[in-house]
Amino acid sequence: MSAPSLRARIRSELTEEIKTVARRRLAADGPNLSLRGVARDLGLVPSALYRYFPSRDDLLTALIRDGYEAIAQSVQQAESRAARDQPRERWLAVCHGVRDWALANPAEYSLLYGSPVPGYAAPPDTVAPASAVIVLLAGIAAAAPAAVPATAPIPGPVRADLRRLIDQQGGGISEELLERVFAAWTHLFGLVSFEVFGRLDGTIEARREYFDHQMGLMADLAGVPGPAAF
Amino acid sequence: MSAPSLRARIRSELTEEIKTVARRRLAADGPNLSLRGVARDLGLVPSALYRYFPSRDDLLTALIRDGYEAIAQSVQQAESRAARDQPRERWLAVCHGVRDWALANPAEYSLLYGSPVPGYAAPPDTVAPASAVIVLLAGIAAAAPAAVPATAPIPGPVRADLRRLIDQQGGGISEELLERVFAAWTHLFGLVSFEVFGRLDGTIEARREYFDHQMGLMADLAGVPGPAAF
DNA sequence: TGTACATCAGTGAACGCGCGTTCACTGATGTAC
DNA sequence: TGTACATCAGTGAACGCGCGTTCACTGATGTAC
Repeated sequence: MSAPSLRARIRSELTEEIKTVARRRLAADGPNLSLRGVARDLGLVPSALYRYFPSRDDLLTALIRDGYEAIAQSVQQAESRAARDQPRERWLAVCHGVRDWALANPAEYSLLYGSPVPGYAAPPDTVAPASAVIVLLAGIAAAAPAAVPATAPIPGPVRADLRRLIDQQGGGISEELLERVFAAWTHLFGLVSFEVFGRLDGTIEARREYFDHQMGLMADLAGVPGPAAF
Repeated sequence: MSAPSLRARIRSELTEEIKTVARRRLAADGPNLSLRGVARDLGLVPSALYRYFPSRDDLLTALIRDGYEAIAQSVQQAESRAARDQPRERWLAVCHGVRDWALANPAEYSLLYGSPVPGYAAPPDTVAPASAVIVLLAGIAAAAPAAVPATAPIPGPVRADLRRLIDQQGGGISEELLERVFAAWTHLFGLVSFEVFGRLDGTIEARREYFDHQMGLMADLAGVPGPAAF
């Protein structure tokens, strides 16, 4: 029950600082994080870091965990600023929340959503938080009254997968709607990745407007009511 | 006019073999290609490779160039097997062509469409062939008679970007339609990347059916006529 | 309150590794007369 | 057809670098009596 000791406080502060510096290094040098580089930036001897992280991979894991938390927080904050009774506004807030965070933290975004890092295998529990955005989008879509525009029926095996996911989450959303939410989710991260990885260079330059419009299209597809409709 | 000398033939054969081995290494070790590793696999001394490629980056560039060519060829081949008068079949053939190639060559796919490789900057002319798929999809959509389902008007700056691209290609396609083609393109590569990078693990397991269905949805969106429609 | 001991942070040197690239060389293949 | 020279492929050694991780150590902070 006593206050944390001086040592404990310094320790947790330095742990944070190590991660901060590591993020900077990631931004400068790409995904191949160098422990020695981090130590250099901190004015420490490389072996000192082993007091804080048992290995390079553990540091990477911590960064990934933090990253998922940061993006989820950024998105939730953006969504909470939108008017409660405006589902389309909330939807677009979520999408822009992802994009804004990615553009502000491209290196971390790459770490989370880019191609896997060579020698590194992410522990399974770092993958779960990735679903935060889907859950948010699904919630918005499910709360909205509009009907999903109909298309071809969902193939049986896909329907089964969707059913399973719905049951896991305990949500009362239809397979049809969840499929659209998945489509929006793919589109959202696909487009953000294209932009962050430079795949859009030389084509669409009005990035923000384009993104906004595309996410609006996805909102239509998921039956989220708003200014535009089929 | 003389036949290529023995030396020249061996040279070009070994050049190909170096690339083949490099591709294998890429698949085994990830995107950080090691020249020494390639040399080892070939039973050569590392410096010998410098007779064939002036540096590691040049070898990488050659692989990227080959990759774009290979994927374009795979896609064109798939498309050419579809019935000429069945636009939706052709559309889906293109999409599956991309996916099939990516699943068969995940390491190369990562090299082309994953996050950028740390110390390596792709020469600008390796980026152009990336548009082959877009051009194919646009051609199919433009040839199809059906109208694009209407949504919100395209924002001005985006329209200008699209106009510029249309003029560059000399095609007679509308901005509205090209925008849908871009949406399909994003969706296509977004979904393939998700699958290749393992982002779908634990969610959708009926991968092929799901992909097919999603690409059908995109076909609807781009007004490509077929069994399903809004 | 003061002392004795345990805990812990950071040091400095070292291990063993792999890397891209250079350079002078040998020996074989190709070319010109 | 044969000889002399130029071209080129591959060798082997070396340079200089950065890396993750280990280990015995010093000195400061914390804890128990």
